[in-house]
Amino acid sequence: MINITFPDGAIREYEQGITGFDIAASISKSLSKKAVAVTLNGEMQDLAEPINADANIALVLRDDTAALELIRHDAAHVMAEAVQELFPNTQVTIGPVIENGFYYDFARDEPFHADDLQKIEARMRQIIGRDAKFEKEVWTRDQAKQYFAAKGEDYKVELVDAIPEDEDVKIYKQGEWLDLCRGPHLPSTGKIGNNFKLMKLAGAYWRGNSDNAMLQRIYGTAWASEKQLKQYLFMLEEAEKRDHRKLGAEMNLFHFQSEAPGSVFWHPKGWSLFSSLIGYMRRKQTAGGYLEVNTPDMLDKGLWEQSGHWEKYGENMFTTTTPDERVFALKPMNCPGHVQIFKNGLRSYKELPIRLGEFGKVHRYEPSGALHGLMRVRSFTQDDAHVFCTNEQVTEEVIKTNELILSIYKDFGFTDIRVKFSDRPEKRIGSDEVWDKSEAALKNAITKAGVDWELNEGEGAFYGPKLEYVLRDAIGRDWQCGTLQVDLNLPERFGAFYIDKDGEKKTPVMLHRAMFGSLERFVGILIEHHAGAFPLWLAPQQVVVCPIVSDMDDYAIEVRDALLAAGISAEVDLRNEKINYKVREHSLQKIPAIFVVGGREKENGTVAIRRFGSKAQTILPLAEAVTSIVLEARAPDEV
RNA sequence: GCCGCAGUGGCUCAGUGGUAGAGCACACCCUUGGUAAGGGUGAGGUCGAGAGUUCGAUUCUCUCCUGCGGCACCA
Repeated sequence: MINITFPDGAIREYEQGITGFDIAASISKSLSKKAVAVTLNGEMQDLAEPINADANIALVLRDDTAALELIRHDAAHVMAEAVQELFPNTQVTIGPVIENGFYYDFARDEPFHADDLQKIEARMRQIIGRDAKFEKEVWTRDQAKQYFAAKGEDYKVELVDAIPEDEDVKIYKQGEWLDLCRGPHLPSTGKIGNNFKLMKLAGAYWRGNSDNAMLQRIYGTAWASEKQLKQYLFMLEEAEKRDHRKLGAEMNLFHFQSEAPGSVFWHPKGWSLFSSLIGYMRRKQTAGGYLEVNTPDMLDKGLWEQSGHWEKYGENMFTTTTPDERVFALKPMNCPGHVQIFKNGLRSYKELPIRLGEFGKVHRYEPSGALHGLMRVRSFTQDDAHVFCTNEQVTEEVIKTNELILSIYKDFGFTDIRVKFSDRPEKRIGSDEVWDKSEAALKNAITKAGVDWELNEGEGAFYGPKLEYVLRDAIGRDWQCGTLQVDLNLPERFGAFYIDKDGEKKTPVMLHRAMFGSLERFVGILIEHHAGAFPLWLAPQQVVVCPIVSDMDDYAIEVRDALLAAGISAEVDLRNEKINYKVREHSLQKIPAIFVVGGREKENGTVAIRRFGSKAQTILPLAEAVTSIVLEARAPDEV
C-alpha cells in the first residue's frame, strides 16, 4: 500500500500501481469525469499512469489553468494527424505549446495554402469527435528508429537519436496515429474541445537554425472555453487597431517608401513627438551629469578595423567609396566616435567619470525580412551615451544609470520592466580574462542595485556583456529598449587612457548605455501603448479650436493665438463644415482637446472644451482654459 | 537572408486577355449648421518595375523591387 497526500493535507491509502483516474473515481464520479491529469509531487503526468510510491498529488481538472497546456499540446498532435490524413506525403517534426496556443512544423515539398487551414481544422474536429484515447507506450530506441525510418519520418529519427540514453522513448497513440512525445496528455482527443482555431502559416527552420531546411509551420490557438477563445481573438483585433504603422499613416506621423527601405520619413507631427522625446531626454541627461556631443556619420574604414566592427559587425554596415577610392562606413554605433573625443587631449583621473551623450543616427544593414515599421529599421537615432570611468567607479555608474533608466520608463507609464543579462557571445573581441572581469563587474553592480535579472546566454555585444531592459506595454507586449554594457575592450583597442593619481597611464572602463534605445522604436512603442491617444505633453497637436459658425472665426483665431502664446500647439479649424463633422474628424485624429466656440462663448469670453475619449463639455473662461491646458501639458520631469 | 502571401487614383478596396470602377479624402458651388459623416458638381490612375507569351497584357509566365505573416537576426 502507498500513502497519497492531497492538497488539503488529507492522506489516503491506496494500492501500489493505482492510477490518477482510479483515485479520482474513488472520490467521486463527477471528479473522475472532470479530471484530465494529475500532478505527482508537483509534476504533471497522465491520469492513466500508475503511481508506485507515496506521493503528494493534485488532480488537474479540465478548467484548471494547468490543463490549458495539455489542451494545446494535444491540439498540436491532432493537427499533425489531420495534416497527415489530408496530405499523406508530409513529414511531422515538432509541435510544442506556445503562449496562447501551439504550432506544428511539417516537412512537405508542396507549400500549404491559406485555404488548407480550413480543411485541416475541419479534419481536426472530426478527429476530436472520434474521441480516441491517448495511450502511452515505451519503445526501445531501435524500435522507434525503425518505425519512423520505415515511414520516411527522417526528422523523427533524428529526434529519437537526440533523446538522452537514460531516458525512455515514449510514444503516444491516438487511435491509428502515433507520435514521439514526452507527454503528458489528456485522457482522450475529445477532451480538447472545439475552442481552437488555426491562425497562420509560416516558414520556420528545422531546429531554429538558418543553416537547416525550411519547414512549414502552422500556428493555432486553443482555449478551454469558447469565451476564452473569443476574448483572445478580440484582443488580437484590438492589438491590430493599435498597430503603429496603421496609426502612423492615419495620424500623419511618418511614412516609408521603397527607395529607402527601413528608413523613416518623419512628417511634422511625428517629428514633433520625436523632438519632444529628445527634449525630455536632454533635460534628464543634463541633470544626470551628461555632456552632449556630436560625431561624424561617416568614418574611415581603418577606424572600424581598429574597433573590431569591420570584422565582427561588417555584414551589418553600410559603406561608401569616395572618388579618391577611400572607403568610409556609416556608423552603426557611436562608441568609436566618442572614444575619439575622450582621447583628444590628456585626461586626468580627476575628470572621471566623463559621460558623453549623443542623439546619434546610426545605420545598420538589417536583413530585409527583419524590417518592421518603426520597430526595426535600418537607420535610427539612439539616445546613446558612453561613460568613461575607473574600475572603482563602475558599480556606482551602473547603479546610477539603472536608476535613471527606470525613472524614465516610469515617466512614460511603463512600470513592468524585465532586465536580461547577456554574457559573452561567440563572435567577440578580447580575452576570456577580460570577459571574466567585465561580466563580474556588471553582475556585481546590478546585484548591488537590487535588480532582478534573468540570464540571456551568449547574447552580449561583441565587445562586452550587456543588460537589456525589456518593457511591457498596455496590452502586454514586450519591447526591448534600454541597454547597459560594460566594455573593457574598446578603450584598450583605441589606446584610450587617463593619468592616474600615481602619474601612470591607465585604461578607462567604458559603459555603453541607451535608455529609449532607438528613438524610432520608442515612438512606435508609445503609439501602440497609447493607441495613438497621446498624453497632452506628447501630443503633436494638443488643441484644435472649432468655431460653430463662420461669424465666430475671429474669436476662434483669438483663442488659438492665446494657446500658441502659452506654448500650446493649437490649430483652428475654419472649414465650412458642421460642428459634428469637425468633432468627428478631430476625434479620429485623437486630438486631446477640442475647444468649441459659438455665439455664447464669444459673448462670454469662454470656450467649450471636449476632451478626447469623453463626450462631456466643460465651459471655462479662456484664460482659465489656457492655464489648465498649460499645466497639464508639462512633461513629467517638469511637473 | 529563408518560406508563404500580396502590390489597382492620397486612403480602403472591387474588377477584366480588348488599355479601369466605388466609397472616403481633394477642388469648386450651395448650405452657417451646438459636439462623431448636410447636398451637388468636378478633377485625379502608363493597374509596383522590367522582360516574355499573345494580334492585343493591368489580367497569363519569369525576374527584380517593396510590403505583410512567420523563421533566422536585433535597438
